Amino acid sequence: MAIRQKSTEKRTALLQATLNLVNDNGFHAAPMSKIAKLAGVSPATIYLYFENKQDLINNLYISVKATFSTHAFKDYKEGMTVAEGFKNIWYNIADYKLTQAEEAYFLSQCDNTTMIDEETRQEGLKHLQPLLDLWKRGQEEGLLKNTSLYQLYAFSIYPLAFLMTMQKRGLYQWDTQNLDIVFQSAWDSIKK
Amino acid sequence: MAIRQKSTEKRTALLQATLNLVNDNGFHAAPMSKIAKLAGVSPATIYLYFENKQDLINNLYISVKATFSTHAFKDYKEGMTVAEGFKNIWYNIADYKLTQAEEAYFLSQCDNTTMIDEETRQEGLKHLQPLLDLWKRGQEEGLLKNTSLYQLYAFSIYPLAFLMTMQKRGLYQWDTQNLDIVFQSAWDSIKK
Amino acid sequence: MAIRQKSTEKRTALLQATLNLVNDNGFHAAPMSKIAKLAGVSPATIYLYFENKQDLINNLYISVKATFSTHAFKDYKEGMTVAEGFKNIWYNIADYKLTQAEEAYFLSQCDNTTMIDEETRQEGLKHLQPLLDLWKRGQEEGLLKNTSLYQLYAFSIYPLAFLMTMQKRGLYQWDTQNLDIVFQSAWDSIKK
Amino acid sequence: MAIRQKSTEKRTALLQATLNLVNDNGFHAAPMSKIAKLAGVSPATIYLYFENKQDLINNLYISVKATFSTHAFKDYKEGMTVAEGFKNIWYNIADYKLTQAEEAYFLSQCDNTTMIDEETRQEGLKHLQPLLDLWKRGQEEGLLKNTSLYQLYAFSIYPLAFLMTMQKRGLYQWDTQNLDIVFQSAWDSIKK
DNA sequence: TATGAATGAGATTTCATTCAT
DNA sequence: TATGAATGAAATCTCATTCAT
Repeated sequence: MAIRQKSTEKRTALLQATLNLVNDNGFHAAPMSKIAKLAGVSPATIYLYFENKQDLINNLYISVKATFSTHAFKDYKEGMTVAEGFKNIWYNIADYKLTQAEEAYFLSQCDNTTMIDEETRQEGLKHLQPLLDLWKRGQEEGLLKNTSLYQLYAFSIYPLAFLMTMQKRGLYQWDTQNLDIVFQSAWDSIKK
Repeated sequence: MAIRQKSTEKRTALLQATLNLVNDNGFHAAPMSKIAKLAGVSPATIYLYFENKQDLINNLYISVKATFSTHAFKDYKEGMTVAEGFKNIWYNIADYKLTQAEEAYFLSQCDNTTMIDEETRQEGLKHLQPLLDLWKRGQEEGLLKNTSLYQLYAFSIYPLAFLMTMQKRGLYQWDTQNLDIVFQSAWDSIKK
Repeated sequence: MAIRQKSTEKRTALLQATLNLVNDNGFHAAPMSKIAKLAGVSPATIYLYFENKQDLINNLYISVKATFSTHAFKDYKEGMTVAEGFKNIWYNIADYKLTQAEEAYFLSQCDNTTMIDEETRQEGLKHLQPLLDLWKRGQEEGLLKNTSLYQLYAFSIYPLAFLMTMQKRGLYQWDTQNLDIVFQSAWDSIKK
Repeated sequence: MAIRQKSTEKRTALLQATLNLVNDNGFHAAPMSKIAKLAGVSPATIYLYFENKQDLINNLYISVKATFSTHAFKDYKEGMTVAEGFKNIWYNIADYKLTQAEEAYFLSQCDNTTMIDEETRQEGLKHLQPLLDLWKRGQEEGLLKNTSLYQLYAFSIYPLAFLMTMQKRGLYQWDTQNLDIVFQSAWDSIKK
């Protein structure tokens, strides 16, 4: 049963409802009935748009990941230098985590649990390719540490998820003021 | 009037079973019946050792967090210099994530989701105090970046969770060989 | 867009099944699974019509109490004299306990145990108001004993529950023949 | 497994605990574990004194019924006139319901539900024999209504259960003051 | 397409009773 | 006798999914 073209609104409402419920109480506290109610449709309607619950979650992940990477690379150009490019992308990502905290928190949950299919997760990773290419160039130019790209990611991008989570829990106040010093850490950790 | 006593073995078996099942498929795929079966007891027996499922999970978190921090600070001494102390603790933590991957993965899930009570999470945080004290000293000595301790954590410790997860998923090969270059990133990110 | 509607029939069947099972062996021997089976629905369906078991029992009480009082006052008119009115109501109640023995027995259980919520019980009491008003009038006219209305109820109405129970247990044969002498007791007990 | 002679204390404590719990929340909210805890013994110990839960309840009923009838006939003598004898017994019963409200409430629950075995209930009825004999005499003397003894009971004794229950629920204040007018109702209802 | 009703399967939890000491 | 641990069976209730319209 393929996804319908009609009524993108309902589809979007369902994805949004799922995101909110999963964020609030976790995957196991987001029953289909609640999702339907929050989206203002019947439980049966969900199955017109998604095959089953797993498919719904997977699609939500894909969808959020897509807007995330759009945001991340929204004004990045391949012509930029490695330093310029990284700064550009990093600030975009930071901005996303700041302004789209709910989406960011959802992604963080997905990336640290078994909530979504491995296959779907792989697909989500593809979006990062421009950053990986940039890093590879940086390594070739001798600018960046000559190590696994996963390591570069772990130390320069992944920490933002932690800060976002702490902020969501009210333990850390992150704003545009201290963004620069955060960036400094990121850059220091990967530069040679 | 000798009587059978509640066995630590059973309690441990239950915690271990829970960890394994939650790691495999998440909280919602770890039903009490499976936990009981894996631990070799009756479902009803679980309730002799834990109030309910949430209490079981909370206790598991507390328990794993405790062994984690014991490991982290196992040979740390307050007399160490900041650099020495950090290196000592960091390598211990890294070693834990390498050798106790299952426990580490479970903690990562807990820290990035709403699986456990906020109260319980707070309790788990206390264990880190020695590291925070060390960092404070490092900042006073002008050695470390003068920023939130959460930021220092985000960039020097939290990344290890990512590497561990990638390794568990077979995407990243981490061993004692590249530990030093990983440490370099951690140190670079926090040092002034 | 025609849709199946929650059927009154199913709701009624569930209430009836509950009544039968509770009457047979008491509240604790009327599991939801049996109720469902007897009503010809799935256990899960019960929860479409009632919040939980307590709610089901409460609703059953309310429902039975309502038909009871409808029966009790079905041809009572406020214009009747006190003696006429009481006789009218009393015979109606007696008739109900005779012909609707199962419902009557259920009410008797509810009124003598903690099976239903206090709040629900209070609601059930309201139905009696016309009788209480009549009695008040009777007291003002100097016809009835000048005492608590609870006492009047205890001696003129409540005894019918006992007779009904004894009859249900096969210990007492109550029929239209001896109804008059029973009424005599009721009247004697409250008249001045 | 016959009832032991030793440790009447524990047996009594168990009966008392059962009575309290059943009175508070009904039969279905008096699990063996709670009964044991309230009585200060192990659950397993209950089975040294009673065959099973039903046996425990039955024994409690028998036991309470026995003290009840002892109280009811404590100073009744067969030589009394019917009027004297009835007054004597009635006031004793009323006194019991007033002063031993918990026991009385428990009996009321048993008599109006299927909580106890029919056989056990029959046994409990035997205790009333002296009153029944008295009534028979009263009928022969032409003093009392010539009807079923169940009817006499229903109108002269059973109402006391209602008043006791209403009092327990705080709806009716019954004390030694209005006892006489209550007795008047009882007597009026059965006398010819 | 869209729905609210309906459900089978299964989740958590409880409980009367037995076990092992 | 007495116990606390242990449990099989069953209770209440939930939920992803399908049915019938």
